[in-house]
Amino acid sequence: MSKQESNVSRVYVALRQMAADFAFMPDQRINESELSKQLGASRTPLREALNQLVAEGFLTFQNNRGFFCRSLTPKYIQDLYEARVAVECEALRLSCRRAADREIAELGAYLEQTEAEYEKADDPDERLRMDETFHMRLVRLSGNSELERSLRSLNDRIRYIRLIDLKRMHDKASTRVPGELSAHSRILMALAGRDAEAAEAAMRGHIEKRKEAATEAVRIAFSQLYVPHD
Amino acid sequence: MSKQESNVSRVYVALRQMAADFAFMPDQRINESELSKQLGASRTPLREALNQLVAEGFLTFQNNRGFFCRSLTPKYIQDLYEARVAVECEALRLSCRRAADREIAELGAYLEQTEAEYEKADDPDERLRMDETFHMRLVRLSGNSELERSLRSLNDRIRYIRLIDLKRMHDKASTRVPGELSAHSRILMALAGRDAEAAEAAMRGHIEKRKEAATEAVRIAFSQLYVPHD
DNA sequence: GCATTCATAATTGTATACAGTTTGGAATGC
DNA sequence: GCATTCCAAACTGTATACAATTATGAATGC
Repeated sequence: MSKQESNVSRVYVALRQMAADFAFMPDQRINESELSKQLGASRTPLREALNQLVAEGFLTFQNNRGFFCRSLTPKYIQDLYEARVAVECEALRLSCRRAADREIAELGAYLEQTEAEYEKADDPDERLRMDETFHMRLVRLSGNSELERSLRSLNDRIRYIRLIDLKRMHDKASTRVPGELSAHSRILMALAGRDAEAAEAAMRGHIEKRKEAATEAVRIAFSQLYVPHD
Repeated sequence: MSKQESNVSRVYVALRQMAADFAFMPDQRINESELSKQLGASRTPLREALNQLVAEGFLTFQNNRGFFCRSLTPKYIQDLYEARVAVECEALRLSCRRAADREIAELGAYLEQTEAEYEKADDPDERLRMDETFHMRLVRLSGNSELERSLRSLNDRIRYIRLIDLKRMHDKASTRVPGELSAHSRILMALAGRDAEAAEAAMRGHIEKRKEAATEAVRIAFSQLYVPHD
């Protein structure tokens, strides 16, 4: 019987979660000895995992000074959202050509199911999970692994900000007028009709709207970030 | 006086080059001890560098079996080219809104200068370097670091294939008719005219044309790849 | 008070040792 | 011949030690 999971992958998953949640504050230096004790592994596997996160853009590294949390600026958030537009719009174009009707119908069923839950769910985490799942599944319909890999990385780095954005939306309590189509529905309908132009336009509008809101939200986020986590 | 460069970064650069050039053959298992001797470093910094390359998609990793070169399939090449379309088209759209006239003019000057050299240059490596530089500079005009990062990674993973593609083009000796605008010129002119639609269309056509050629080339590449490097 | 110097502590960088796992092939049975 | 078992060699996974570098803070001079 072999050990299924190595320390490196276990530590990697934990660190990625921590980095996504800004358990390390922006620009904070990371103490390897302390962190390795905290995670129950020696510095060797810890550093291997940290190096992966540097390559993915979650952390930065300075010679002889070690690892740091990525910084968080409005410019950075904007860049991530714009990259999402690039990835998701192109994926959508490809999906219009490639996705099977059955696959589109399945995603439609998922959407219908979650939209009912969505209105009820008070938990922003739960809402975000549903939103991310929809977008990931949509990109997967393109059949392109690189686009899928990109979106996963972008989503993880942007999640914390989206969560803040969602919380603000929730507070504003601007629930959709019943009967009005959600942005997701509009995108999916255009896809079902194989209308790449319409689908891309809907997607672009959807993400850019959220970008504006999130860029605004990140200014507010700063005040939340520099308060200790509970 | 401190040592400027760590072993990790030196090894990382060397490995990335090797991986780009397929010095490791597709799916080949990487022997850490052997490689560490070859690179003059112990396994600790070697593995840190290898982990970065896994995160970037140059290598893969299997628990208790170690590191492997990424595999090379027509599907993979196609995915990379499609991701390039996503990144470069969106970057171009952004550049149409943001790039300064002066920046566009500078890139135009670079293009003019290199197009003269290009026809003379017999060396496909030299040609590829010029082509990549143009595309990287173009993306940089968007001012988006994430798109820039993505393109860099895509370029490095696709380079070997592009080289094979360029070599075939060279052999076919299909030099452009003088006076006919190069694809690059057409893209840049649309950008200068702030015509995002035209620029994107030109870029999309340009990359997709090369994708077709490269997908064809990769089939031929297999025969070259599985012959020892000289 | 403020900047500078220097010693010391803390931290990172890397080699190495060894435990755990996989691999390859010889020995065995059918 | 072919599959199976088992053992030894090779290889990976990780802790640890120590060297190299950076950070800290007290002592000093202005």
